[in-house]
Amino acid sequence: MEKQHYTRDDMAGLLRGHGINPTHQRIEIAYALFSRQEHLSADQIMAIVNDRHSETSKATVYNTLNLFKLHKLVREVIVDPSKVFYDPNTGPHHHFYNLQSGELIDIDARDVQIQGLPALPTGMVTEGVDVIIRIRPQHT
Amino acid sequence: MEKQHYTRDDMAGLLRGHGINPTHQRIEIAYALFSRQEHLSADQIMAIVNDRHSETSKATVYNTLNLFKLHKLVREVIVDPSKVFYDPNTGPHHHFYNLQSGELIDIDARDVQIQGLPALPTGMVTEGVDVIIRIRPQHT
DNA sequence: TGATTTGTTAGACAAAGTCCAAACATTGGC
DNA sequence: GCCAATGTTTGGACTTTGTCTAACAAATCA
Repeated sequence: MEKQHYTRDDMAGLLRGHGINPTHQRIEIAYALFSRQEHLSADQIMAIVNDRHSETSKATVYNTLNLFKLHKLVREVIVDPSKVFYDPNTGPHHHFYNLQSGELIDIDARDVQIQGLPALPTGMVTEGVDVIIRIRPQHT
Repeated sequence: MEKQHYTRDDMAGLLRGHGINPTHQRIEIAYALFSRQEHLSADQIMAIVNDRHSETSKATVYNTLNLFKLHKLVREVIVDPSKVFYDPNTGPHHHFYNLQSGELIDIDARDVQIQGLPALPTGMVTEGVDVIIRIRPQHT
């Protein structure tokens, strides 16, 4: 487990460490993700950030998440055709995806080996490997 | 490799074999997928089916693909947040996903072993395992 | 035949995400 | 302090994927 209690100041440092200018909105969005360590959709992030008084526009939420993605601060998780999840865990890991509840559970990739994969097409390079195990309650 | 040259009559039989009433539209949609053995989006399927004279509505394309999915005649492949691909190969397999071209390449799952996965959460059952290897041309 | 079920359709609708020009900081130079 | 330059945010229009609905058509069956 990593550090558990992040402050907004930690976020500013984190952003700077990734070459991102830490504005108020960016700090709030980062804080939403990192303080919960959960997989959130853009929608959910917007709801969290604008909980009390509306502060941050839709455009900024999307801009910021794309910026974070570009700087490898968060990762996109694509498991549901209807929405993308953003994952503050950028270490190598895979996912259980609970089809009933929509919940995502991390699987540390260091424990997992995948064998017997064919060679990559020539001239190609691996950008990332996603393993998604879709699960559901027994006896549905 | 499987049988290569499907006819529309083959499609009617295939549909019946899966408990689906083979209507004209359903046969055309199945034929689009199975005769090419490619991963197609709903959009692409609609374009193929309506190539000459418009025959099939958007609603029918989506209805039909969902019906096929329900009867395990095709499989959804979720790799791109912007669209779902439909895959006529329902055998166990994984995918290379070319991030640059959007192309999907099948990987036979019989050759692949995955080790070191943690136990499923209690009361849960595996519905499917997707491995997606995102690739791109070297030296971009 | 009429009644019921099954399929198809156009078009309205919804939701996720992008785009853009205008407005708004924030910074550094003077 | 003022000014420009740069970077950021914003609302709203827009696009795209997909769903829904109500009407219509075709087949089934009694």
